[in-house]
Amino acid sequence: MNDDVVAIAKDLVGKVLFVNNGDLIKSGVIAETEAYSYKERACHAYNFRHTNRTSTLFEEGGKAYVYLCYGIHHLFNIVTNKKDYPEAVLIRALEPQNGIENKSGITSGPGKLTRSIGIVMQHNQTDLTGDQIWIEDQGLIPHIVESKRIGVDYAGEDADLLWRFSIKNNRWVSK
DNA sequence: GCAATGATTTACT
DNA sequence: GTAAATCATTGCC
Repeated sequence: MNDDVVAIAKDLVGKVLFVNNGDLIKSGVIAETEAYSYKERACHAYNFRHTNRTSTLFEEGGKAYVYLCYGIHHLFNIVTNKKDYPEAVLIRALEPQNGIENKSGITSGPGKLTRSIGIVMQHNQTDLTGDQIWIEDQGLIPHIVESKRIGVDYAGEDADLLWRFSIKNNRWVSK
């Protein structure tokens, strides 16, 4: 694993995510990601803030970090760095492939996509090399677009970070 | 133990 | 565009 979380976030776009829920295997192409690092203020583990919730982020890279946000929404992250270096890639959008209802809009958002693909808290700390959740490289070469964070029109220090990556002209990317 | 907060979503002006 | 909903987690008393 590379220790550059931004490079990994970019690399993950276009890869295929598989989730095995018992008999049903769901899959989708990763359409939008965002990098999070302990150096970034927005990260839960900012400045090595080690809490019970963020403990997964401090684990070895290659694990799933599922976090319940606002009491309602499950957010799915992939831990990327070494132990004790909390960095992760947030999966923000997914293009449905197999096993997912092909309704429009159900995966266009970090909270909604997890519900669509069936990711729950149970998948927290799941090893991505196991048989529950894993990533496959299907050789797709998407047109990746770098972008700033949403809602930051006024140029700030953090606003200039192009840490969001998405597939160009993909309908599943969140607004 | 209790008040404040948030990697969002949805609805409303 | 802005605001409110909603609840587990966090931080402070």
